[in-house]
Amino acid sequence: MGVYEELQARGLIAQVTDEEEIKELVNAGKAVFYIGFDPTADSLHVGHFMALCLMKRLQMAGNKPIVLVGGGTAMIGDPTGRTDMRQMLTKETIAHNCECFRKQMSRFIDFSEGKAIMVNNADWLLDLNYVELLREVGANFSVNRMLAAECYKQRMERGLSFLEFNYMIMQSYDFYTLFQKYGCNMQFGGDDQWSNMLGGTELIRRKLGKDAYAMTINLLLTSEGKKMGKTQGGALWLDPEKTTPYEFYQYWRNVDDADVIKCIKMITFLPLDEIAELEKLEGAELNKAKEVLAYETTKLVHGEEEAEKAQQAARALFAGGNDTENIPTTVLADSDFTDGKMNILDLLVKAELAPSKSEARRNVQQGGVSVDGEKVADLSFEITVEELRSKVNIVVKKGKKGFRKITLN
RNA sequence: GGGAGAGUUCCAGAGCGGCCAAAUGGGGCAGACUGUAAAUCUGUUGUCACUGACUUCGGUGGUUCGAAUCCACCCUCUCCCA
Repeated sequence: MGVYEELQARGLIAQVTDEEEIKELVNAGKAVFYIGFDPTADSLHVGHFMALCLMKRLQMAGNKPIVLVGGGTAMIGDPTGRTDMRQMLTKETIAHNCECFRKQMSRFIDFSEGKAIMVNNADWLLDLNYVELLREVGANFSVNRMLAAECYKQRMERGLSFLEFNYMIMQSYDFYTLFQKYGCNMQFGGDDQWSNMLGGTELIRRKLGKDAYAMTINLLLTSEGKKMGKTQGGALWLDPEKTTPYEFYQYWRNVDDADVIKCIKMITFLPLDEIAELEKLEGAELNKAKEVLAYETTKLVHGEEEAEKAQQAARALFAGGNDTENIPTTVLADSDFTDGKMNILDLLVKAELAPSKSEARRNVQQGGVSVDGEKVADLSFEITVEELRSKVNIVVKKGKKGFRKITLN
């Protein structure tokens, strides 16, 4: 089975420009492909991760990946799928984000010995001459056609600035540039990028009379059609400072029954026959599959050790294990206490289990808080320094899934 | 450039001088039920020193005992005409 067939079996492939050609190129390891990442935040998230995994799969099959960091396109902002204009990022932020991306990516993709390259489109986009570009590239785009594209439809109703309208042209120009510079003959991306990508193949055909291909991968959607990887705090980040490995693990551990197998197929590197075994599980048994999913993804992103820790912690908290060593911890100092005491509300806020004291109060009033397994119903409940010192640590629980170990430094 | 309208709490969207920390729905959080799932039901959802006080209804000033609500100017957006 070639890579292409494997990707297909995993449900990753969404749309392709020319199936036969792409299959052949990819399976033979002859593709030079690129995926673009716009540095709109200082960390990659799961969506990016999917793309990186795809890259890795193709790289393992002998194809050559080009990682394109969108230092130039981020200056414009992709309007695709958005109902309002993106906030404009300053040049400094973009440069900073580029750097963060670079670091994180090198963990997933092998850049040694020219096996992959990384480029930044700021290098060619920023110096473009407006009139020249219009004559050279602009002439090849039909506004009528662009406006008909699905990605602009939504914005046509709410307003689309000329700045963002040009995003597609910039992305097409990227492909055109890479095609000439590196012989890049294929572009991959999320399915929402389809029309932007077609712009590129079209431009190459018109300008150079040559064929280039595009393929999109399915976005990770829940059974309800919502994008996955969103948490209340925003995206599910790969940076452990922004989303701890434990939180990351828990996110996958808690996916909907209907989505487990799909996720395992799409994001883990588990062989398909092993996945087929998991697919047979039903009902509560599915929890096993969820553990596998959580463990594997965490391992990919944070390494085996962190995955192991996250799993230990989860088991200790939920399955009655008693290895509390790896539970997310808040360390308190003597100075956090007043007269050697701390109120339960302050404790919840300190432990980041509640964003405000009002919220903490509600949680206690509604019976959602417990300390070392004992429900706390009294708002004036306090813990003392001595108590904490003698116990070494205590576990505070908020709701069903909010846990925190508290210790003294 | 001319004309019409809109900006409300996480989102959508009521309110149009005091009874408004602001209806309703979604989302979130908590409780019950469960499998750390879904569905369902209940409660809750600005902050704090929590039967009280404080800050919020695009911005700045003003009218009034009292403004999200009225007035002026400004900013942003949408629509119609050019």
